[in-house]
Amino acid sequence: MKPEDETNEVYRFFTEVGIINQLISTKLEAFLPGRMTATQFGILGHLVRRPEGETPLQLSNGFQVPKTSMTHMLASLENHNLITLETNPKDKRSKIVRSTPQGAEFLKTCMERMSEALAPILSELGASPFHNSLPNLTLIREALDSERD
Amino acid sequence: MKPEDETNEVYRFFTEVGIINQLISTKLEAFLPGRMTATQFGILGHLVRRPEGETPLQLSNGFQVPKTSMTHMLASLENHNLITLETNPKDKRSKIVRSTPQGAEFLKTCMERMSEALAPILSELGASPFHNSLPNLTLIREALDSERD
DNA sequence: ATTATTTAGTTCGATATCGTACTATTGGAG
DNA sequence: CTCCAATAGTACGATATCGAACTAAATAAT
Repeated sequence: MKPEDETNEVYRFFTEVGIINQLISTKLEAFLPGRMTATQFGILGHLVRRPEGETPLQLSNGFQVPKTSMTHMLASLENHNLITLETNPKDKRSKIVRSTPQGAEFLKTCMERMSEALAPILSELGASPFHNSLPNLTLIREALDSERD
Repeated sequence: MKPEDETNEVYRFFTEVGIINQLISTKLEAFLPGRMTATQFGILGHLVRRPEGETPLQLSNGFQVPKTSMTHMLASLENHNLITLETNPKDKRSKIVRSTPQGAEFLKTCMERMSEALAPILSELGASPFHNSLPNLTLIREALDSERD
């Protein structure tokens, strides 16, 4: 394949990723209360799967959002009683973020609704487009991730 | 595969898509002037490939952003002289958005810089992860797209 | 031990996003 | 033709995002 065709495919790849992200975020955010964001929901899911908690900085690295945005998102999640913020005993500059039981409950409910909403698509396409592309996506995500210094 | 594993894979698929989108948007936005957004850049690319122009509503459907956000983005692109907005002769409620020569030039420059920035990744991974996942992504995007009424 | 540097998180200000309500125009029903 | 419902885009207000500058704590250098 010619190099410019490759570039073109890479471009189209990122375009599709962008639109899928947009579509799925919009769909998800329709279920979420107030102006809670898909990213905020992602953070909650991340925390529920990690009972030991994480620091805000780890989260902002993992989700690739600026620290300052993370502060805002965490404050919002805390207001909804979905997470707690404690000062980190090992480093008093830092904090530990954990999900609350309400957070886990809330996540579960939303995921169930989301599954229902996605059921028609899953039954139309089957699992294979997701299953087959996932390893490639992971590969690309890891490469992009390790690129940034 | 068990149904809950499938659901899990779908969830991970969307998570990866979200993070890749975040990573690539951040990378791109570093090249863009001021607070110009990856979406705005995507709109410009869309218009450059369509010299006949599109209406704001077509654009807001295509990119799945609210009309009101589109108004704002187009105003911003127009301020940078990258697009023009004319009233649609066939419907005076409506408008036609077109890219300007500067818009096309600007797009080209940014794409070139972006290609350079992505070159290390492309040479590390090769084209195949992009090439192989693209048809699946397109399939999923089309399904999600036709889902919404 | 004292000072300098680095690091975690926040505050603040500028801009972006988007829901609600609005205006102008169109197209159809009577 | 007149009226009414539907449609394209915008104004406005509330909230989200994020860069720059800041504070406090930890770590390194002397």
